[in-house]
Amino acid sequence: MTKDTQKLNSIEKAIEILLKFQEAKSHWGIRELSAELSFSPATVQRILQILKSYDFVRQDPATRQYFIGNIFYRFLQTLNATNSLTVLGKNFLNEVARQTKETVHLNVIEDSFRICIDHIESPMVLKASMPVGHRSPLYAGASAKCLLAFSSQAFIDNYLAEVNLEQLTENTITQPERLQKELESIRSQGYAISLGERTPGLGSLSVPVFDYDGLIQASLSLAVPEVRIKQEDHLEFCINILVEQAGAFSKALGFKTGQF
Amino acid sequence: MTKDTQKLNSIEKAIEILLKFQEAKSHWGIRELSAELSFSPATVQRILQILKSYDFVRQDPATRQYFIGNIFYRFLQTLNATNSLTVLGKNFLNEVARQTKETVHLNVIEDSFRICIDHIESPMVLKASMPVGHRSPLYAGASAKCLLAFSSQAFIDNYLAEVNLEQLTENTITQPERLQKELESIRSQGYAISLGERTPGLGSLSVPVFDYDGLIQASLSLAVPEVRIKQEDHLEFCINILVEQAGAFSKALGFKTGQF
DNA sequence: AACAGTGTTTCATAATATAAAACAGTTGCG
DNA sequence: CGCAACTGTTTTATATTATGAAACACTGTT
Repeated sequence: MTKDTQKLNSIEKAIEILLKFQEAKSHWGIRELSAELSFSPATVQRILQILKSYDFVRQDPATRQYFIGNIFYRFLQTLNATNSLTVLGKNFLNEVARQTKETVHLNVIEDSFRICIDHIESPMVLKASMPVGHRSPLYAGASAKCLLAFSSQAFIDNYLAEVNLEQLTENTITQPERLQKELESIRSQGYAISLGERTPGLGSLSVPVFDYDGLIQASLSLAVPEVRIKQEDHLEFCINILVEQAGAFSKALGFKTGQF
Repeated sequence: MTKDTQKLNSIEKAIEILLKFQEAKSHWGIRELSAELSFSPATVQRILQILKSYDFVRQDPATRQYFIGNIFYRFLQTLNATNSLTVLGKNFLNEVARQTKETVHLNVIEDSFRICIDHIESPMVLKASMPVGHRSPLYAGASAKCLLAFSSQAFIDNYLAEVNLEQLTENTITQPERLQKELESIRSQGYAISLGERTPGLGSLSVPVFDYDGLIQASLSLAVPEVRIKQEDHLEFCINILVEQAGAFSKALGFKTGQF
């Protein structure tokens, strides 16, 4: 989101400040934020004091710098209980986990990124990890490409026009034309596969979940270590289970088979 | 937190509104919130529009009611990467998980509740679940009691004076005197145990993690199904590993053994 | 000691948030 | 159908509140 320039009301300023506390830069001083956002130091100071009093941010007593507060953990419980995708999806994730023994995860688009909203980690010793909240761009990895592939053409075109296809690994797709073809191929076969597009050695399978309107709501995915995704029979087995459970999930959301 | 009465600035009002979207009541209308918080409908309306534009809340197109937005998933990634407890703790959680094969979790106090900030689920078929963000009162369950037991006496007294010890299950401790004795016992033996104090059939073991000041920062815990926690040798084995890893964790935070 | 950084506080002024009321839809009921 | 009682939303004049510049207090460094 991140709105442009000046002329924000105080709530928007508070939100813009909160959004600055990202993984890339987790600790901020007041004058630093002031310069970054073009708010006066007094304003930044006042807003941070308010946010601090609610534990949205905390302050390091030694450096006096601010960082994100623990209150956000609390909203997670609300999300898990409220979000119909995580509530309904629980059974399907469990079923995929039970049958495949791989790390299962459920993803949605949030602010032009794929974000993991639920997961069950593999019981195996060699496993891929995918914590809730994990974010990645929409062009790299099966779960991300799957979400993008089944979005509206307008969304895809807009995304491709704005995004910079950064080379994250040697397998990342960096040419828009190749990505377009890949998306077409995902749509025609009904699922997405990737190997090391974002993280070397990490394979991924993903199938879309649709709602009653036929709109993509999530992608149901497996994160599989390279050695196991290269086993043809295991791969096929996993895809079948994913397709089956994602289909049942879509049905539970009111999607009618053959709706298109 | 939840500040009293009127005379809040607009940012505080926005936060108070956000905090109303809890598990217990996840969907709110404008006049409903207006009545609940004594803000005028126009104010609630304006604030919700701002929050909506940043995806802090969403609006159901059919009912027009508001519910929590997906942006909070995004802050989780920041927390995981920023919070020194989750970053440092990863290794110790892994080690406990590897050795015990039970569900491991890390907890802190947030707003007078125990909240789970990291977890690794058991690879076993019969297992206890403990998702990140899971909240419980400080008087029920080993992880919660452990956090309370090693807090300052002032905090404990204040907590016991304010809290209502609700009977969550038939095993919940509901008498303040019994809870005080239980806390003493936890302090003297160095770990906490519970069985079905919050959820029937769910057992729990927990050991405190201290920082360089000797203050409790977290509790490292196992969630174990009743049938396995009743096995004496398994119980003892689990406690030993927890004590060992929580000790190493404390040391990593600068705690000196025998600091008290 | 002087300097160059912090975070923080003060205060008059200007901008913004506010509540009441009106508006615009929806639902339920006789 | 039509009234009533709900919704969420918009308007507007007024008063509260947020604002930036400057000063302050404190740090560590040169």
